[in-house]
Amino acid sequence: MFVGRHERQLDPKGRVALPSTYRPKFEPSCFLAFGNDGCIDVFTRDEFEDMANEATDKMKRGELSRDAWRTLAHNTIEVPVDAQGRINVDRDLRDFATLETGAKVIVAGSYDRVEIWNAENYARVRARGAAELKGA
Amino acid sequence: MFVGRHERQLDPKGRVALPSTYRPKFEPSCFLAFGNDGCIDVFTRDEFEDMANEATDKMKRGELSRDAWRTLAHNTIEVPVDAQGRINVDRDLRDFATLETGAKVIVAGSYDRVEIWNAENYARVRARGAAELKGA
DNA sequence: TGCATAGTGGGGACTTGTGGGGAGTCGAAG
DNA sequence: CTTCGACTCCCCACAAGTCCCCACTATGCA
Repeated sequence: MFVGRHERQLDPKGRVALPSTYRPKFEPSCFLAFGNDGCIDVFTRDEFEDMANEATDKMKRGELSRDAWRTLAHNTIEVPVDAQGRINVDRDLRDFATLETGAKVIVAGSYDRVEIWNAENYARVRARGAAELKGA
Repeated sequence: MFVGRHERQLDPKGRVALPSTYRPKFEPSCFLAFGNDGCIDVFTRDEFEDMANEATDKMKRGELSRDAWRTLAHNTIEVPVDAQGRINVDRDLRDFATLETGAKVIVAGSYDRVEIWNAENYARVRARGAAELKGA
């Protein structure tokens, strides 16, 4: 279970350091995917395999098209965690989430996954979430 | 488990470089077959043997005709992976997937197999898949 | 104050993707 | 049976990019 919000730098080479508390669950490698609302999702191998099996079952039952089933896999990449606990964020994913090398990013735990956000986009999302919780 | 999408060139001699992360599973040789929706499927030896055994069982139980069972084997070829991690795509397979030598192709991981696509066809498949996933 | 851990920054060797040369192989034509 | 040509396969070459590793700093903890 992942919780918490962490501010990080996307270094000149496009790497982000995972918060040390999350690392043990991701080593030796994790799965990066196009997430919801313009963030990048980071999954553990186990989590991703569960999702993959579920998707395959749905596809076989005809509840999911082959195209969608494929796209799910194709939008995901497996990346190794380096000795310093960093992962490399691919150019495609950086473009998707509008992350610039050298810029501030937010790494946050959302229960079953970790999300990586562009800091400005995150601020908006956070403000909306906070407003809704306050009103409730 | 294969995931990710990679852009590649089909070189003048009809070869494609497998993404380096996939290579270890395919060496020293892999199985190419006519895939779904106009792509070429690439299987590891193990995966293909599982499929073959399953097909044979179905045939023996009468759930699959001998013709279909045969065709599965006849539409598949075993090709070696060269020292640079490339495989040769046969003329028949190129025609099936409308791949031209020198053109851009997409090599993508779909869980148990790797798919090779003509770039234009792939763009359509991807768009449909993305639309479906977004709507869900 | 000393030590361990966390986050950040690069240097440089190595890998990766691509192109092409040339020997070997096969089939068809002479 | 020989010759020719097309094609295949194995090897070498090379530039761009990756990633492994070392180093430095800040922060917390005993």
